[in-house]
Amino acid sequence: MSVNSSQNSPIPNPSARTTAGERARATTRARLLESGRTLFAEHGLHRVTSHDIAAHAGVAAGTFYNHFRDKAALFREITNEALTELTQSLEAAAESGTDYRQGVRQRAAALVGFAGENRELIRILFSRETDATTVQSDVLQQMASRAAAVRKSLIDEGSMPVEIDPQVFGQALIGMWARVVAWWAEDTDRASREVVIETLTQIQLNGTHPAHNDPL
Amino acid sequence: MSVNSSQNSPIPNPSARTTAGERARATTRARLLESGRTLFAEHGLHRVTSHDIAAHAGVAAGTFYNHFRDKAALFREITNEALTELTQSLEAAAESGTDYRQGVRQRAAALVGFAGENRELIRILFSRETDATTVQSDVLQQMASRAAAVRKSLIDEGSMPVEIDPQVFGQALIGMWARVVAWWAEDTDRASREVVIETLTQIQLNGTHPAHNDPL
Amino acid sequence: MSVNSSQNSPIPNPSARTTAGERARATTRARLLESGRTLFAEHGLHRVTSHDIAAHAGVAAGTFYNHFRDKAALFREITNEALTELTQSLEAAAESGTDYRQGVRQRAAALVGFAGENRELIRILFSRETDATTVQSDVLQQMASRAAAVRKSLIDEGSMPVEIDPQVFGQALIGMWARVVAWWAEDTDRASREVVIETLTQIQLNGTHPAHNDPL
Amino acid sequence: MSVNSSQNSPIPNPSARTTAGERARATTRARLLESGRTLFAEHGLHRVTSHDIAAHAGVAAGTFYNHFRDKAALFREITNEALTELTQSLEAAAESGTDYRQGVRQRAAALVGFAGENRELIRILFSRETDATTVQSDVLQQMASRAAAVRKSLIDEGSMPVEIDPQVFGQALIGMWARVVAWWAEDTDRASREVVIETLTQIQLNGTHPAHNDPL
DNA sequence: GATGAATGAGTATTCATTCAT
DNA sequence: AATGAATGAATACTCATTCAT
Repeated sequence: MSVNSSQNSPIPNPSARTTAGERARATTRARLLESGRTLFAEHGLHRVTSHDIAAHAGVAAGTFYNHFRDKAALFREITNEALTELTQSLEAAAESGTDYRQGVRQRAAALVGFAGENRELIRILFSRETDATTVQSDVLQQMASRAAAVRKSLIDEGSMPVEIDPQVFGQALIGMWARVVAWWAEDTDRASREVVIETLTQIQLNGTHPAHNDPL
Repeated sequence: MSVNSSQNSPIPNPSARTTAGERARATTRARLLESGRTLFAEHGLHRVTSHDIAAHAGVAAGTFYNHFRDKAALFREITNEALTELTQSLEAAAESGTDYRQGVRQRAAALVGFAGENRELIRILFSRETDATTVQSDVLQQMASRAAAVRKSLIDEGSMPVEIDPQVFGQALIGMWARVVAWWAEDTDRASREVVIETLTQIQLNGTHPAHNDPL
Repeated sequence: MSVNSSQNSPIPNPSARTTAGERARATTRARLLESGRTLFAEHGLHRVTSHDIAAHAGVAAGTFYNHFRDKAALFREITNEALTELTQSLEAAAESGTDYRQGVRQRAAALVGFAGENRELIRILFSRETDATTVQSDVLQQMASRAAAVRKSLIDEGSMPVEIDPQVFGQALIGMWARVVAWWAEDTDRASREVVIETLTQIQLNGTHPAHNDPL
Repeated sequence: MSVNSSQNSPIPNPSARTTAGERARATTRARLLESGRTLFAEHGLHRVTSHDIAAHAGVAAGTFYNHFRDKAALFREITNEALTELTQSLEAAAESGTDYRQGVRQRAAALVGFAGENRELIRILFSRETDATTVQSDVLQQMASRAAAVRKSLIDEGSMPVEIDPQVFGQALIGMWARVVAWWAEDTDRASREVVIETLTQIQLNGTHPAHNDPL
C-alpha cells in the first residue's frame, strides 16, 4: 500500500489563498532544494546523503521523504530547474540575435552570464561525476542538439570549412563550453566575464568562418 | 596495453633474477589492475566493489589489500599509468614534429590514436561519474599543464590572436579533447580516425593562427 | 454490516438528541472502521498503514488518532466487534435449538452464514498473518471458551466417547472451524453453503455421538 | 555489480576435507539458523530483526548477510528444513502402515511425535502470522495434498459418508492438525502424547468410517 | 602471500505518532 | 474536531576493510 501524496507539485496554484500549512510546506521544500544545491555543488551527488540535506535544511531526516521520493528525485528537480533556466536564457539570446556572428556572441554571453549568476548550479550541471543514468547526460544532449542546429545552418550556408567535421565540431563545442564555464564558475576572478565571452565566441567563429576572421 | 606494475611494490631490480614468489606477486597485482580497468570502464568507479575486482581477478577479497592500500589507490594507479602513457605518446609526437603546425597535428594524432587503442582507459579517464575531488581532477590538471606549455610557446611566438585569452583557450582545449575523445572512444564508427584528428587540429590552429588558415 | 461505534467514545445517551458535532464525529469514526475492515481484509494488518486507512476514509492522517489510540486499537475494535456479532449469532442459534443435534447443526449454520455475509471480517479474523501475541489470540481464546462450554455439556451428558479427549477435541473443533470457514470465505463457489454446514455438523457429531451416527 | 557468493550451499561436500575456515563458516551459519528458530518461535517472523538474530548468535549485524540474502531467506530455510523433516516422518509412517486404520494412527503419531521433538519448529510452521506469500502456505498446501490423497482413497473405497464433503473434510483435517499440534507443542503437559494421538485418530476415522467406529 | 570470514559504520527509507494551526 | 507537516526511532542492507589461519 502506502499512498504517494502530493509530492510533486512544485508550482502551487498562485490564485488560491495559501494556508499557513501550505506556506510552511513550501518553505521546507524550498529549504531542502536550496540545501541540496549547496551541498551537491560542494561535494557532488554521491558524497551527500539525504540526512545531510535534511540537517542542512534544519529538518528531521524523515521530512526529506515527505517532500521527495528519494535523493535522486531532489537532484533531478534541481538539475531540471537549472536546465530550464539555462535553456530559456539561451533561447532569449538566440531570438534577440540579428546576424549570425551576433547570435554566436549573444549565446556565449547568455551562457557565461548564467554561469556567473548560478555558480552552484553550474558546478552541479557540469561537474564530472553523476551517474550516466541521471540527468547530466540529458543536459549535455540538449546542448548537443543546440550545437547541431548551429552546425546545420552552417552547412546550409556552406561556411563550415571542409577540414572540420560537423559532428566532431559539435562535440568539441560542448566539451569546450562545459569545461570553460565550470572552470570559470569555480572562481570568477580567473578571468573577466568579457574575456571569457569573447574567447568562446572567437573559437566558435574561427571554426566556422575562418576566412572572415578579422576584428569585428 | 601495458602492465606496468612498478608502483607501490618493492622495486624489482631488473638485473637481479626474480624469485618465483616475486613473479607470482607481480602477476596477482597485474591481474587486479587489469580487472580494475575492465570493471571500472564498464560500470564506473562507485558501482564496482573491491570484492568485484578481486573476484574478477580470481583472488580472495583480502588479497586486494595486500597489493593496494584501498580502492582509490588502485583507481589512482590505473589513471596515473594511463596518463603516463598518454603523456609519453604526446611527448613523442611533439619531438618528432618539425614545425608548429605539424606538432599540433601530431599531438592530435597521438591523442586520438591512444584513445582508439585504449578505449577502456579513455572511458575511465574521461567518463563523467568520477569523484571530482580525487583522481580525475589530477588527470585534468596534468592535461591543463600540458596545454599551458603550448600556450606559453604561442604567446612567445606572438601568434595567439588578441581576442582569445590564453588561459580560457587552454581550458577550452582540454574540454574539447576530453569530450571528443570520450565520445569517439564510445563508438569508433562514429567518425574515421582521420576526420577526428583533422578536426581537432583545425580547431586548435584556428584558435592560434587564424590568419594562416588556408589548406596546408 | 454493523457500524457499532460505541467503543472508546463518549457513550452517547440514546435518549438524548445528538448534536450535529456528535453525529459528524460518529460518522468519521465509522468511516475509519469501515476503511480498516476493507484494507485489512485485502492486505493484512501490517501491510496497511494508519495513513492508508485515513486516506481511504477521506480524512487527514491526524484524525485517525482523534478516534483511536493507535493502529492496534482500531484492529482490536474491528475484531472485537466481529467476534461479538459472531457470538451473538451462535448464541441465538443455540437458543433456538431444540435437541443437541439440532443445536450443533444450527451453530454450524450460524458460523457459516456469518462467514458468507462477512467475508472481510472472516479474512481478518482467520487469516494467518496476524500478530499471534496480540489480538488474534484473543479471538481464538474466546472461541476456545465457547467450545469448552460445548464440551462441558457433552461430558455431563456422558456422550463423549472415551477415546476422544475433550480438551483436544475442543482445539480440533476450533482449528477445523477457522480453517474451513476461512477457506470457504475466500471463494464461496468452492462448495455450497449447505454442504459446508452439513460436513461441519457431521464431523462434530461423529466426535461426540459416534454410536448414533446414522442418517438423521 | 556485486557478486552473489557461495551463500546457498548448506550441504558442504562431505568427502572434501574441511578447512578451519569452512568449519567456522558452517558454525556461524548454524548458529544463525538456531537463533532464528528460537527467536521466530518466540516472537514471530516480523517481530524479529536481522540484528536480533545476529546478536543472539553472537555475531555482527553484517555477518548475517554473509550467510543469507535476507531475513526471508533464513526463514525460508528454517521452514523448508522443518517441512522436509516432517514430510519424511509422515512418509515413513505411511510406508510402515499395514491397514488403513493403522496408517491413520501412525501418521497421527508421526505428526505428534515430530511436534513433541521440534516444538520451536511447530510454533513457527503453524503459528498464525507469517505472510501468505512466504512459506507457510506451502506447508499447509502440502498437508492439504496429503489429505487429498487420503480422501481419494476413501472415495474409491466408498467409505466416505455421503453427508461429508471430501474437500471440506480435507480442509477440516488440516485445520484440526495445525491447531491441535500447535496448541500441544506450546505446553506438552496439556495432554499426554497418547491421548493427543488417539483423539486425532478417532476424529479422522469417525469422519470416514463411522459405521465401524468400535474400539480397535 | 593468500585466504575468506567477520566486522561495523554508513546509508536509505518507512511509518506510527505528535502537535501547532 | 480536523488538519497535515514534521518527527525520529526503527530497520534492512551494503561494502570497504581487517585479521586470524
